[in-house]
Amino acid sequence: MRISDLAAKSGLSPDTIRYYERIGLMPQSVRDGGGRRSYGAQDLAWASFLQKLQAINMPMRDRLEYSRLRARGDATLRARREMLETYRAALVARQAELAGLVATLDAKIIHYHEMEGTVEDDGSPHSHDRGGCAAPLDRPGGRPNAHAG
Amino acid sequence: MRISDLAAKSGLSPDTIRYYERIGLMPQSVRDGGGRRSYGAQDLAWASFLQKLQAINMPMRDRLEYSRLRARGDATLRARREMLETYRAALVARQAELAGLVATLDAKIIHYHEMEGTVEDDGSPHSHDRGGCAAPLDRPGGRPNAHAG
DNA sequence: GCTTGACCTGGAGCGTGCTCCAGCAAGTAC
DNA sequence: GTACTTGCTGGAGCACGCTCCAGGTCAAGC
Repeated sequence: MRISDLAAKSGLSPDTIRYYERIGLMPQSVRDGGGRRSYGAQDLAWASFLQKLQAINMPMRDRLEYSRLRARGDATLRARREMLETYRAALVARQAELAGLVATLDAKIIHYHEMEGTVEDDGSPHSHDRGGCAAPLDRPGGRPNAHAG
Repeated sequence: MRISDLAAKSGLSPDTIRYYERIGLMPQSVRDGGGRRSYGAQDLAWASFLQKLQAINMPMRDRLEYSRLRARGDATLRARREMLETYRAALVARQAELAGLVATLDAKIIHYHEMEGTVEDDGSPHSHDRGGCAAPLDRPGGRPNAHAG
């Protein structure tokens, strides 16, 4: 498998894969006759897993540490497990935080619905709701950061 | 309320508050006799809400847009509500993604437990599990990005 | 043989969102 | 009045994680 294939299958870009190799997140790549990187199933599995670590917002230094532990073999199984457990706990905490944020948004959305019913667009700017309730603002058609957080 | 008080109560730093004012996220501040910024309850509510928008990973450009809509008053209630609804949906999607990631971590953690039982630390490095299963690695005592994501 | 396209390397650049600093002024404590 | 704290402005700098580029190599198709 060449770098473009690995990129397509793992979801990382070729540049990112080379960057990961440079900093030691991906192992030194095997090369074919022409000096081009050649990847196997293990590389694909690892690249895909790295993407998951990225998806949980594990910072680079910890991904590197995990990678180094992995390279040391079975002696580090426990350390790796504990690391994942730590991140699992953080993930669960973030889930709870998100639930709270959804509730906050819901409250504000309901408040807006009520205001919209009261105001019925009289055309005049600067009427109510500026401050005390942390002022809402609206605009359709966004491309919110669905993947972050 | 002075900037340090607002900072303490909103969770933003004084530098961040001044930065927000500079870029237009916070309104131009009222000054006291000595030229220092003076804040009221509305400012605190808005600053706190801005922090929530940050917590849902709303990018700066959208926070700015929301802020501009807010400044225009009731005519933008609907636009603001729709914007929040868009982000609410993204948040719910992210919750689902997090649930999947937790499941992935759980599977790997269980796998590690099994491996640890099999290996029982024979002291030799480089035994099993390097590749096919996206190689796990472990280390205790982290400070994971609990707030991101 | 020649074109075309994928790939290589090393290094510079970038977008985001702050964060820090120098140099100075004003208010407060003693 | 003098030291100390807090705040001000404008601008530089930073951490993170890629992303892009120039200039060159390699291999396959025609």
